[in-house]
Amino acid sequence: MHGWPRYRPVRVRPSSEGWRSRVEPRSASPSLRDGRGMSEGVSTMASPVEEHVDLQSLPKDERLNRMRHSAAHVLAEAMVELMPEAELGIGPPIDTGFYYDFRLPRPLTQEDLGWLEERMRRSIAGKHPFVMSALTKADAEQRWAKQPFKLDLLKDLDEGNVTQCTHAAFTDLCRGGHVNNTGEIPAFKLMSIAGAYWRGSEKNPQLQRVYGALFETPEELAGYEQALEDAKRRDHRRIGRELDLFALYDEVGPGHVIWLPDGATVRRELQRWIEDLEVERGYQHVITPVVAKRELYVRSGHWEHYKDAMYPVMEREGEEYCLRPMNCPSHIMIFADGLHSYREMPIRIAELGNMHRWEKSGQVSGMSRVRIMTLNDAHIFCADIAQVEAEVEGVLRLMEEVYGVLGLRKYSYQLSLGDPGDKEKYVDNPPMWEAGESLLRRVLQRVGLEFEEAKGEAAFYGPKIDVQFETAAGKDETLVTVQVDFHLPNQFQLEFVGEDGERHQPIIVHRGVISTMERMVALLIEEYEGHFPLWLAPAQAVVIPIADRHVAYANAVAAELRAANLRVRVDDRNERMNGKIRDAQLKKVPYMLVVGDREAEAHAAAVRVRGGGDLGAMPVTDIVARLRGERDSKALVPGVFRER
RNA sequence: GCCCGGGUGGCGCAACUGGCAGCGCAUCCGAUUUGUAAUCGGACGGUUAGGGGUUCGAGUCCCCUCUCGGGCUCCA
Repeated sequence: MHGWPRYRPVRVRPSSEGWRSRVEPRSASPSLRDGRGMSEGVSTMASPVEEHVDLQSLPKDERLNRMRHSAAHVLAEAMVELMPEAELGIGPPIDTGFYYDFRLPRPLTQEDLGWLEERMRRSIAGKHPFVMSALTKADAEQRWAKQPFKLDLLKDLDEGNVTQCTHAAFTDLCRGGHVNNTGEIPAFKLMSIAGAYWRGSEKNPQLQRVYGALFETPEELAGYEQALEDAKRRDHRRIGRELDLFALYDEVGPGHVIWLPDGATVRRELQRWIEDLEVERGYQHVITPVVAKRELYVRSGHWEHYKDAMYPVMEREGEEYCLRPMNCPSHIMIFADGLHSYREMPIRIAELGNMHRWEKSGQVSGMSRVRIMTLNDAHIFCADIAQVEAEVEGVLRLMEEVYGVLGLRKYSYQLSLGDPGDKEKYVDNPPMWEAGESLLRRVLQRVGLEFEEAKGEAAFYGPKIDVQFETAAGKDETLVTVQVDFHLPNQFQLEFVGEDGERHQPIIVHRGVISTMERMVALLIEEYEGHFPLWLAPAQAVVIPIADRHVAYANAVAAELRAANLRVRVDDRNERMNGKIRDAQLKKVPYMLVVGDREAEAHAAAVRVRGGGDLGAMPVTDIVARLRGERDSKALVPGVFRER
């Protein structure tokens, strides 16, 4: 275990709501990150520090962190009893509880978890005080001689800054931040076992991580477990199957999404909409091939920086071809073909095309992480920095409009910066990075968007603005990015003729708005829990004839709606009306139009809104008007039409 | 890619220590003709992910592969 890279703290973004499993960011709270410990009674060499703490006077965050961190110690205490050979990693609080990493002689089982939890409860019942003490680095090294991970942590600690924490018979190298005694550890539950690399690097050994949930009251803990259940209900993989939106087949391959008719309808509506918005804003849509010569990607730099994430090269007749992982090079070819004047700029080239990326097997998931995806992409060729700023601003405003219409709530902006120290990952050109980064920061501020900055998260060729969102499961994913690119224009020696008659190099803005169709639809499924607003709903209404003799009239009603381009189905199965309503509800169809003798007589239908609510009989022409209004305004809530 | 846990009709699940692969829903057929969340009856449907091994006998035990899930890592 030599040559471990420096530990890089897990990057954290404040979560809008909900829970996420992550290391707590607050530096005010003592994290275990560089303290830790072991299990052999209190050292006589150590001198006590830290006094009694009044938990109730602390802010809730701080209080919880102490409880969670303390629970992690108790977990380690139990583990050392279960397996004395256990090597201890770290055990920090996270915002749903805590975890502790161990290297163990055998894999943990579910039964172990039960045993550990019982053992923890016994320790808690014992009300053992947590006692902090200081010791010298030399003493610590001696004491943790058999704990390689503790020694590794110790390397980063300065003399005079080494402390440990003891409760009962257990001692852990630790920076501090505990409750007074184990009795102050409230409601908790051991949740799961996972693998985790030491210090978060896959070059290091992999440890076994035990996750625990911990809240101040049993009610809050139960609430958390309930929220996990609810999240499962909203999972796009589940709803996608239930509503026949998309499918994934082993035979077709992981991450290769099959869009079923109803999912394809949602996608088509989104696609038409975004393309129209782009056309209104001066984008020109193109169509370029999904395969290009390898040489093209060598020149763009993708081959060097990205080939591991590309499908294997195809070779025929001595030529090498690649499935494109992105389409910037193709769009650049379009720009490079012919000489452009500054008068034409900016030139906005857009495409909804398939990209192919060899995502590693362990990270393909549903429709949100796939290998073949349709990207809402565009490249804006700008003449100068002022133009770049204006274009980035335009993109941000378009995003705000689009996400507003879709009703997205859990998204946030992030300014992703490069890392001058990392020459492998990033193109080496400090002034270029500096220019791009300050520009993006400026525009974000001007548009008035809140954002976070994240070092080391940029694209290989430049800084970017990422739009992050939170999945139902509470995980963070990137929706789209906006990038300022000085690199590719240089690689391809792009130029245009300026006002001065001289040749100049353009700057490219890469941008997405709707993300990939796969990821966006996955997000929308979860956001709406499958209840798409009318304009996106695969079936916008179901006509339900009460008895066989009403089927003809039901078809007539449906035809009237279809004449207004509404998507209508007629449920003419030999079922009872109640059964048909139930099925329509389960399929989350926005409107149910029940027709029987009375309605046929009055050229009407009894309207039922998805989710319950019988609106009574309405004339068919009124129904058509209502649904059109709701569709055309892209209303998020039935009957509440949005001003456009 | 790595760690752990799974894979049984279309979907959701069952089958004690190895001993005849079952149930619900869906589908299909028939009966019923219905007023706001499940009408009744019947039938069809599985080489237990794939391959190999142990055994008189494998859904069950062992090995390999594929694949899914939870994490970790990665993510233009």
